[in-house]
Amino acid sequence: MTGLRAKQKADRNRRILQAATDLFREVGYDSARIEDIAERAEVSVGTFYNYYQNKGDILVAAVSMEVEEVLAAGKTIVDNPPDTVGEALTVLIGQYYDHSLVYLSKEMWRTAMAISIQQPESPFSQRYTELDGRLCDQVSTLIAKLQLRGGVMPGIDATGAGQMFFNNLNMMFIEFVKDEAMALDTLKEIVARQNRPLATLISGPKIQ
Amino acid sequence: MTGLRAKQKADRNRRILQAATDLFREVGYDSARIEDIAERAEVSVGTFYNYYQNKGDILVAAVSMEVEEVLAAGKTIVDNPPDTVGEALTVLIGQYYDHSLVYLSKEMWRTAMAISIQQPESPFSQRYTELDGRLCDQVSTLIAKLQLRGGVMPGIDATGAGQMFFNNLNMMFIEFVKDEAMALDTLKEIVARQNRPLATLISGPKIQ
DNA sequence: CAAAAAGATTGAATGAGTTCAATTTTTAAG
DNA sequence: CTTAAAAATTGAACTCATTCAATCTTTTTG
Repeated sequence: MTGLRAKQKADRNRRILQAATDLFREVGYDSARIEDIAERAEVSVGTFYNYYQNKGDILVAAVSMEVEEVLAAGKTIVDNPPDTVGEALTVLIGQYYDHSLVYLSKEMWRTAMAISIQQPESPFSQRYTELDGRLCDQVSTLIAKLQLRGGVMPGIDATGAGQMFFNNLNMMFIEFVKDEAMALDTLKEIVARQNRPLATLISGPKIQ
Repeated sequence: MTGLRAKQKADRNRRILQAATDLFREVGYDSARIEDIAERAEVSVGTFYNYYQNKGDILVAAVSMEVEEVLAAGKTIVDNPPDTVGEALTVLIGQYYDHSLVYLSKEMWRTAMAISIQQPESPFSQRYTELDGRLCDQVSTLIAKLQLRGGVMPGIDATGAGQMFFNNLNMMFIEFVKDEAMALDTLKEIVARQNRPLATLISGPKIQ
């Protein structure tokens, strides 16, 4: 049997996640009370806690869905990247950044990141961390691909360099969500400047 | 008059910060109750909130004191650095990392970082962010200094490169405190590998 | 189909952070 | 020194996130 129980469970899970995401967007994370989320999802408070360990978990779940979309979009670029390192990084990172604010507010990002740092053992935080790792791999893969094509000097550690690019863009994204006033374009400019030394040098003497 | 009031205020402030730091170290951040901190500092709960906006603020205050020590220790190195970029970075970053766990546990770091991301407007979070900025400047200053000495190619953007080194070491420090099992040496090795491409390339052809 | 077992739901109770109106202490004015 | 104003302190009350024993629902067994 498919089981009535399993169906109800999936259904409730969906309703709770949807209710929470909507409420977070409407009133912000802090003002959204578990009681309200539960009411909107037509379950009790206790049931909410049967599906998610705590309030933060459900936000991280929502963010994880978002990151998965970003990963998928990034794959398109990595599969067929521009020729130069600078250009390829600009496009990939621009893609990441542009996508980041489509569904989530800076406040939601701040909270999700804070949770993934503070409670690294919770399942959804681990999921978030894992997704971060896949994003990092994506950047390294891009560098390795360009290296095969000759856009990056042989002998360069593509993995190490890729991790550095990723850690830099990730850290700057944290700065970005911490500062409500910072615009996406400003973020991109700053990161482009930071990337330039390494991006230029690993390209080899041709571009100099 | 110096004012009795001002003196009492400074005194209470010191007592509260001390009581909180001690308790965090003894029982961990989460288990330390405001009531207990207040009792140990011989003030009421309400008074605690007169001095600190919330529980997190006082942890960030404690962490900030720690970062200031790290900054001071770093200055010694930047004032008189080793000759090669790789060596200089290894020493400076090693210094940062070694100092980080002397007074603070990984749990305390996690909480402090989470707060500084989540409530970027609170005064103590801003202080933490400012200290981070000064650490970043310190790395950039190191690169610029080596550049003047000829250890870094002219034409390289020392500020951009320094920021990249810093963002990388900072992001990896976050990974480090998220993972209770990771040892300091492992952290240092990973960061050394990530730094190598940029560190080698900006040194110029001599070292190749 | 009945009854027992397993799995889920429920919401009142708990506990900790935070607030705020009343009170006390310090400073300034007369 | 007295009194009014300003500044701080206080702790009981409040708000939520979270828990858990009682209850209900679904599945399995005989």
